[in-house]
Amino acid sequence: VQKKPGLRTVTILDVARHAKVSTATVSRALTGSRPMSDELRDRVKESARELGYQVNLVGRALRQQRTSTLGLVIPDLENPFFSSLAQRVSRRFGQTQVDVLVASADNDILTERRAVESFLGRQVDAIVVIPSDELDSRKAVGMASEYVPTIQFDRFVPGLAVPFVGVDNAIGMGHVIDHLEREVDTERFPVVFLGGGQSSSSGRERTVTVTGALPDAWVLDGGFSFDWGQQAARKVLESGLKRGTLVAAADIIALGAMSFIVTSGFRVPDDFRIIGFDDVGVSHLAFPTLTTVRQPITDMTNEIHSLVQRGTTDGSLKATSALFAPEWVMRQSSPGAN
Amino acid sequence: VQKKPGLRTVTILDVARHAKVSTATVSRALTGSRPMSDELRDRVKESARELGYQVNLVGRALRQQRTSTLGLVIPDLENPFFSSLAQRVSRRFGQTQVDVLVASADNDILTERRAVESFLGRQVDAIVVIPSDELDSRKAVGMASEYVPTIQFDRFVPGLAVPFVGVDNAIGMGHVIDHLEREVDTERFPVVFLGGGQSSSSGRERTVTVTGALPDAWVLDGGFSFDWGQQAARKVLESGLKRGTLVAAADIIALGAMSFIVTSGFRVPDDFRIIGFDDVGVSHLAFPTLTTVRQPITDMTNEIHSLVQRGTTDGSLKATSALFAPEWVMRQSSPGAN
DNA sequence: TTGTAGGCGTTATCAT
DNA sequence: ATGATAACGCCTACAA
Repeated sequence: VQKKPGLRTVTILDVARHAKVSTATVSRALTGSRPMSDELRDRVKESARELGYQVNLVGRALRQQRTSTLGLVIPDLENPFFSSLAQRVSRRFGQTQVDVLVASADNDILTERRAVESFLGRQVDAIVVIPSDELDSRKAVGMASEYVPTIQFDRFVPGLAVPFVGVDNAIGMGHVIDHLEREVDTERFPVVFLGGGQSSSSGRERTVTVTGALPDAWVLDGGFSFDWGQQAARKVLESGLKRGTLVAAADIIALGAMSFIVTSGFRVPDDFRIIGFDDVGVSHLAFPTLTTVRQPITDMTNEIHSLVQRGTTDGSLKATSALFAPEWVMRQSSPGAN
Repeated sequence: VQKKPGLRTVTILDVARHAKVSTATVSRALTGSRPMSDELRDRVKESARELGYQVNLVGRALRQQRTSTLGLVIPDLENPFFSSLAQRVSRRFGQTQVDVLVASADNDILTERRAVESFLGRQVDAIVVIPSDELDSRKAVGMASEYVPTIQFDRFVPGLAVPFVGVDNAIGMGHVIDHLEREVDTERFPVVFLGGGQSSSSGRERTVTVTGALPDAWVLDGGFSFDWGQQAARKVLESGLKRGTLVAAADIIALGAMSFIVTSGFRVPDDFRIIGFDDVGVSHLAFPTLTTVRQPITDMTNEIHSLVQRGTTDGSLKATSALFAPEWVMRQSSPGAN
């Protein structure tokens, strides 16, 4: 790097000269790729330190044809659920010295495409993508998978032969429905489902499950946002309902609804029961704490990690779906045994 | 990229052969770095398309000695304020075809160091860092600035000759204090300041300004988190206060306080007035909407952009502080003229 | 306008 | 155990 004035880049050649050895030896000393005498290794390392040598990963990548880098494309960094997933993926891969580059599609298909192209150009070893849109992301995801092992996370583009890691929404909503049957008098507290829209696989699946099991529930469909939760709650109150059970397709929706409900003078869970979905990131942004369904993020990131591992070694990646069972999390916004 | 089985990397040499031209011509055709006949350019581009050529940015970077890449280090991706800043920085640089790589320090000094090292190794053209800790980040920030143009954003490590872009906290808190003097009867609604801790420059500056101007205010100091906001509000209520003005050092703190206050049966702003700081990202996670002080993010990211521009061309970067004046945003959580 | 060729920094192969 | 060297993909100075 010679961005700073008067600073010449220090390369292994400089280190080699300083330590009076060959560049090959320097490389081996610094990476530990071959055994060598301790004395020599120390001398080389000392020279490197003295000269302020920093490895140039660009040169290494060109030579090795791999970068130890994963590209992660998420729809929106401002959505705390996604940024939370980003954090967790980074952390998991960091454990094995794989750098995760995070790019936001900014909810824009073109930006998403550019992010994928940039990652491919950077020779990332694999790409993990949370598709921004069920249909329009097809091209971006397809392109990624054409060149490197690619995994869809949290949502998938249907009909694409690209592995998917996500949560089993039927089981998750099943937990909610069980809870309603067991603990809630749905005559007195009628169920309203606050959906996350039909433009993502997760949104659709959650809606389908709920409408299937509770044909009498009132369904309001919107998007995965706090604003939508507020609006939906407003509609509920404007309908004259004084009590009810609000089942949201995501915590962020539940939070919006809860804030509107509480601010309007109703109590949670006494008047309205509120149930979320995800328990990731935003869930601690709630008071009273939110009853929800927890996505097993650790398991999912582990699965992604092992899929990537396999994909980058074998070079093959079967187009399987890994669906993880979410867990019921009983908290304060809903009545229950404990 | 030859990560996929049976897929050989397509290079400009392949394209050159296919189009029956030289590699130089291919390079020129694809980058547009030199004028050439339209017919030939089209032929080359067509060949590239046909073969599925993808530029290898690693090769390009090694040759050009620059990457058109900015490294952004933030303390925590799960904090919506920071992820929001990340989003905005990415968006701004995306406008000029500069990729932004986002790395989370995960609130850990060692991880922060590694992120910086990784960025340096990747030969990023510049680094923007929001230091995780006022003291412990010194080494990481210092190292970054030793090799590439580096800018501190939002917080700074004192005594380091590295430019800083941030908000003028004195002016910001000044807005709040003006508001209190003008609109709030602080006898009836005593002021409680909910601080963000003393381990970051922004936290300290905000506390200092408030305690200076309002020596009688009750000061509770904690951290920049929702949880702390809740805890602080609990303390306030436990003190027996039935009315008050809660001035928070950040929106996220204000939100935590508000959720506790409202859930405890008090009304905002009737019983408690709540005022935040930042108006970034999280601010729409509130109902009633939060009166706050807006950081001029657009101006700040523009400034960062132009500093980086200058730094990467001149190679020099003066250690200046660019302090931007925040703006008063009157909303519902506080009483006011409109 | 187009082609030739060298080199960016690193590592793996082949000698020694 | 260590050294010499070619090659990764690209761009650009120089030549034609």
